[in-house]
Amino acid sequence: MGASKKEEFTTRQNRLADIAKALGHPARVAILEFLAKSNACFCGDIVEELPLSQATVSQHLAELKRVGLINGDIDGTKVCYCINSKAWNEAKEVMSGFLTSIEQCC
Amino acid sequence: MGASKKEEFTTRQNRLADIAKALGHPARVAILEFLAKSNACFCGDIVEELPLSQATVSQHLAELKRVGLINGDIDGTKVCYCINSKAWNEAKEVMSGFLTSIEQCC
DNA sequence: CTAATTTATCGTTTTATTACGATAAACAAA
DNA sequence: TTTGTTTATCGTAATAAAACGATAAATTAG
Repeated sequence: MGASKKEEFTTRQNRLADIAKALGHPARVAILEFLAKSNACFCGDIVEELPLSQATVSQHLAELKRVGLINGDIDGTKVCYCINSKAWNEAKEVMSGFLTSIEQCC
Repeated sequence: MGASKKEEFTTRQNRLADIAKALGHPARVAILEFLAKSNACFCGDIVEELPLSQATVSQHLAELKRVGLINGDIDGTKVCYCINSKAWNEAKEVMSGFLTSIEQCC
């Protein structure tokens, strides 16, 4: 792949792309929707809900956490996941700012 | 990778993820912003604008075209790209619908 | 203390993405 | 017709992503 050229773009463009990338898999979309519906829930509940193995779900959760969109609070052996409202609001702003900035056409 | 499990999710979840994936690279964000600023422009103009090779830019344009977000009209040897307003409006709806549907938290 | 539960991580495989030089295809210009 | 311009595609290499079984780590229950 040659080196990644991400440094060549603005911080905002990279942040937007990073958020979008995190939303770029149906499993992660489903996880976020499930969390929103449940308000908060244990990792195991998500694993039950999705047609994917525990390891794979854990991987998707890690990706959402990496971008900051969710929190995981340890509670005994379990981990309770929920949406990070602060980050989610930021994502909403960045995303809808971008979406509405693109207008007009030929 | 084992087989992709995308069929296990809803059409809407897949469409949303597909759009997000297309926005998931800063070069493609930059392309869309440049197209919006320019209204429409030739492939060569985009290549000049971005810090990437002609081949790579062409590949990114193909990805945006695949999702339907842009059109490419052939004009002699050149190709004039512009945002597909219809698809963009759909993307806006799908995205902001999703963004606002995720609320509340712990 | 031991056993069970829950989740993350490791190791691995398959597939996709990103990047680019080289080349082909299509057209314009000379 | 030949030459130059423009863009897509091919070939290829490096990296990342997706998926899962197996295992480790942490904690709770017995």
